[in-house]
Amino acid sequence: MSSEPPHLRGLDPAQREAATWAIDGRPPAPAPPLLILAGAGTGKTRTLAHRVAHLLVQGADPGRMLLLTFTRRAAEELIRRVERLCFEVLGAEAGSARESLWAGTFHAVAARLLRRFAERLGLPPGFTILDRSDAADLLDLVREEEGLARIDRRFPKKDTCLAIASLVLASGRSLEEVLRRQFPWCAEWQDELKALFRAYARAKAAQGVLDYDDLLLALERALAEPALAAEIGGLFDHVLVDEYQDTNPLQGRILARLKPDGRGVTVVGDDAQAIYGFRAATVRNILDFPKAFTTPVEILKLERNYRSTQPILEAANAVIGLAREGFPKRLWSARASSSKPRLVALEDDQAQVDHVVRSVLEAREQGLRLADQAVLFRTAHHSAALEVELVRRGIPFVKYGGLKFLEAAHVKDVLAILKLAENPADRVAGMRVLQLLPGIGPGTARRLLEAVAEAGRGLATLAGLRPPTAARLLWGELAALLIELEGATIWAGQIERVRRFYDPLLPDLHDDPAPRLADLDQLAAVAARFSDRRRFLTELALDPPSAASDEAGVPLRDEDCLTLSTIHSAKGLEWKAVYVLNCVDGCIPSDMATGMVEEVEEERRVLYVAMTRAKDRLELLVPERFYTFGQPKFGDRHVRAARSRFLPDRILDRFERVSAHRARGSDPGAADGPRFDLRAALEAVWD
DNA sequence: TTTGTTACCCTTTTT
DNA sequence: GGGTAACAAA
Repeated sequence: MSSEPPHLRGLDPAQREAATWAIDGRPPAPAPPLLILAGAGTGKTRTLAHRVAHLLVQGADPGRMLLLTFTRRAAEELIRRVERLCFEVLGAEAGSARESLWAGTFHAVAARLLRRFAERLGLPPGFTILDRSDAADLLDLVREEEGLARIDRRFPKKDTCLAIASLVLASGRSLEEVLRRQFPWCAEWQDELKALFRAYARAKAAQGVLDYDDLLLALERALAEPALAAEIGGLFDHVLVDEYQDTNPLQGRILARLKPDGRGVTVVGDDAQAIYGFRAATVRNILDFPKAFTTPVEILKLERNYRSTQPILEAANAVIGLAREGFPKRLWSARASSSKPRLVALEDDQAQVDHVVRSVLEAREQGLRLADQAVLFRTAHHSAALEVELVRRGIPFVKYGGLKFLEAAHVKDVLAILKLAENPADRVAGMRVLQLLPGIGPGTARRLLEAVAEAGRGLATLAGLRPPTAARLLWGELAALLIELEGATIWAGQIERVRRFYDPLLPDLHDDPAPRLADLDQLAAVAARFSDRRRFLTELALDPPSAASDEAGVPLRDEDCLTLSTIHSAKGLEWKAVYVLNCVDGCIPSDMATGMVEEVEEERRVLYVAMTRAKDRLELLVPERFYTFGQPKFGDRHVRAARSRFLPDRILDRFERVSAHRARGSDPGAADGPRFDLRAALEAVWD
């Protein structure tokens, strides 16, 4: 071939091999199963995008192609790239890959398939989806109804119960085994838990609701039926899965049942970046991939890193090189650089904040936009102090991970009203909505909802019910709203309609209504992007927007702003400069995850993922003292921290070591001498 | 039965 | 600091 077609231009030989392997014919027949082992920064997404584009250019039908990605965001990115590549080759006729491609997370695709086959699967087509806290609330309701609430000894909390149920389903292990291995302190409740989970499943079926696990489980069960499996699997010629190392056994089984012979299946992954074990993801899915299908599997590797400089890679390789299990890949980069990543020792966490802010601003002076920089951390609250400082200094930022905007009470209230209108049987939504009114608590709410369920006439029943006196005033209004929404066919304006009822209630429900109203504005803006209510509710449950609107205000889309992200949410992304907070034992690894060897190993990979996000500059921050809010009522609130165990002395030659102890910068002279902890003293006033 | 108060426990990562 | 559970009061 004299010249490369445009959609393959710029790929190196290994990437090109992966992008085009066994794609023959017009339209191309499904290729035998392909496993692409691709290290961090080796152009994994890019290669996948080129493979998809190549399939399309060769005439594959986009409507029969399934792309499974880890997040909605990743799906968007992939589609964007595919479209651009196709456009270069096909021009205007490239057309509408976006509309016809099946792309999204396992959960989102499962929801879509389940809706399509709902009737034949015995699911109500209008089923609503419970997000995690909805699911926990329902679990609590059920627990009370089952009489498991009043037990003399302490029963596991609802979130714990949900986590246990989830792990059992996702991992395929028995309840007994999950309890023994992960929740030994709950083992005594095994029988009660089993009863609770059964009742929970019954309740979900009765109400026409599915939680996250149900989406996967229902699809997997449907695929166990050979006729349905053939029909559903037959919808797709090509199935491509990104981040395969972070799928769980249930997801693995879905893939295997969708395409038992493996033809047309391509998966991409990196065992060194597996960081979702806590969600029952297992690298076994990658390791066992070659055995999963009836057709022999091809394995290709990508080992050349295009992202980071060689010194950054050497440091990251050193960290992952100390892992228990060997990861045979060794990344290399052609991007030489004289500067090693920096390991910065700091006095305490406040000094860390000061240092990061200063470094970010300095880097900006040198021409790095804020958008080219990111601060990464193990848990969402690690960035709290930094956020305060950024707000104070007027530095714009977006934060990914941690508390979702959807978990804010007022947002959940508005959504619950819409959910109830969509599915009057949804108890969680119903309980929430009715308790908005004064004088209605759990008891009354339940009674009213039971009356609605018994009458079987939908929400119209509400109008005839008699609420307690205190609720009388608003009752008619609420009933009218719900009845109107239940019958509404036009989506536009529904949020505004809800807000006419809800906004006036806000000041009574919360003492800080202003920022909450702003959140609702934002919710309305999101809602406007959807064509109907069902879509809106489904998508929102599966892909919650990650707004931190109560902080600095949502940055304008084009504004140059700094990224703050949990390491988990930073997966697959990259920045020119990356700062990793709290590289100390107790944070990385999290002290919640130091029990079992596998957990610690996963934490090591978390640090590896963080480090390999950096292209040009990388700083690992090691504050030596921590200011903790805390348990010991009196006594020292400063906790000493040790450098992360993943950064032992013998690999420190990979770093430039910096000691950024205060002294200079702050008032010289005042830094020495006896210390008095004014901050703790001021806080102690309220003790 | 609701609402307010207090004591106590736990504190992660996400679809 | 934040959520939850148990208890007290309206």
